[in-house]
Amino acid sequence: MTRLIRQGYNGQVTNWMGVRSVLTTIGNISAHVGEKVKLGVWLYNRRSSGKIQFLQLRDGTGMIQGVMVKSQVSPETWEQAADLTQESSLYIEGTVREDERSPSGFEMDVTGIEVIQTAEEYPIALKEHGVEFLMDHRHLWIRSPRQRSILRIRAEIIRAMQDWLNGEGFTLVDPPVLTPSSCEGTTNLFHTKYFDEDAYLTQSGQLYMEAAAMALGRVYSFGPTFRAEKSKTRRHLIEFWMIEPEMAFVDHEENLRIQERMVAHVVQHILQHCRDELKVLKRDTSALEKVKAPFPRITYDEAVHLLNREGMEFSWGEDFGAPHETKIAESFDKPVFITHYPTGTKAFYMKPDPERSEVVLCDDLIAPEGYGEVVGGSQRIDDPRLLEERFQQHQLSQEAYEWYMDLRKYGSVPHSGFGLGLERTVAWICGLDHVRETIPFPRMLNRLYP
RNA sequence: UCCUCCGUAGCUCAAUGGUAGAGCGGCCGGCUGUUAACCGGUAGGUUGUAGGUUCGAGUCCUACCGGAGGAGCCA
Repeated sequence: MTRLIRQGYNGQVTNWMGVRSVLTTIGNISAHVGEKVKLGVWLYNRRSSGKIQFLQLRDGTGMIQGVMVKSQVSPETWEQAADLTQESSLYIEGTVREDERSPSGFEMDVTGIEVIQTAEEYPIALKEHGVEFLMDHRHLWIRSPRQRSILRIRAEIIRAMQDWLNGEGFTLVDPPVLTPSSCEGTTNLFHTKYFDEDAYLTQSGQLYMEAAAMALGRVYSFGPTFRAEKSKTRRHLIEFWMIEPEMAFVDHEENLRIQERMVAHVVQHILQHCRDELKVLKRDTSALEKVKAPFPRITYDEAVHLLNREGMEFSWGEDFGAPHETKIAESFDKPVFITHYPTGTKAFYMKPDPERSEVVLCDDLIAPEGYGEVVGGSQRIDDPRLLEERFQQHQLSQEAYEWYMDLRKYGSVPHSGFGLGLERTVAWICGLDHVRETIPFPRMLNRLYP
């Protein structure tokens, strides 16, 4: 029944072709066995054997096969169906029937159709295509069963994260997209004009979320971020979405517990609620079943030893590259936290470990199966004097960050937060080999269309 | 920014330096249980662009344009 409520409208009675029928969706079809129903659909594929036609129909909620027998419909209806091209839009009426021969378990005996539009020759054939061609036709590609499944899982991941955070007492706060300067000072920003001033598209809402945490306690943001990096890999997008929680009175240790509980919740939620979609994607779910809190933790020091033991050259003080992350992840069957990175490899706002000032109280969460870093978090500096020192070391403008410094002047408290990259999380849970399929219209190096 | 690879029909790909082809899709016809259905017929090309080598270039060379994968950077 949850599925019934979730997927589309149902029960609208229409008077059509002289017969009362129920306008419903394919997602709800199991509730209408033996009944006459009407569906608004697109033709995915058609097969014919002279006196019988099989219409593969989709409506966004699922796929069903309509069976039309020549002797049981009017010659006009038969001809109309025979002339349908791929992706033509139509209303279709028929009786729902259970059938063992159908992959979904249901079929429709078609009694009538009403063509809305006969589609022009559809560019995407039911066969393999190259990446460039598919990306040029992304607006049509998302109609395919595989892309539909990914986008549904993406939406469900977002919902699971927001539900979990809301249930834990977090408040949604929206940081600005247009900002006066860099949030972290490292990556290349998207420059734009703000009337007579310079402005940049946000690369992280974190600093604003720290302000929000001082106002509302536990907060999170969810929105797009922008990096003008010339990165061309399967893990990078120019525009991507992040969830960024920030919590007052939370230290490094509790920060990790919140991260692992949230990630585990999301994975288990998808396993429960997106079985059909994961099946379409042929995702091996056994690896996902294991994703339950707590997650293993290793320090940066231990990770360096692990890499050296595995025969990789790596010295203390460097940052991990993709091959290093993969090697570390291979040693665990769950996501693994790497904590306590050298201060020099991380952002200016991270709090040093009180017992070892050369490392900071931070964590990267590395997903299994080579999907790399999906979460990065840290406890933030709360001492105004240390923060001022960091500004000088990183040559950041005191003036631009005056408001951020104020947070340490007026009731500074220990606080922590993290950012989860949505697209990498979707790629991992769906088992995809590239993040370009995880977002409806990816913005990449050399791609701003469609 | 750097490294490696690839650009041939609408799509996916073939073609020793010697007459540019197949499958799918389109169109026409056949088939009463098809699962990217199948069978027969048919149309479809300035081989990414510009130069060069050669009797002759899709094929070899140079530059440019476009794409893919990776590095760095990052989530």
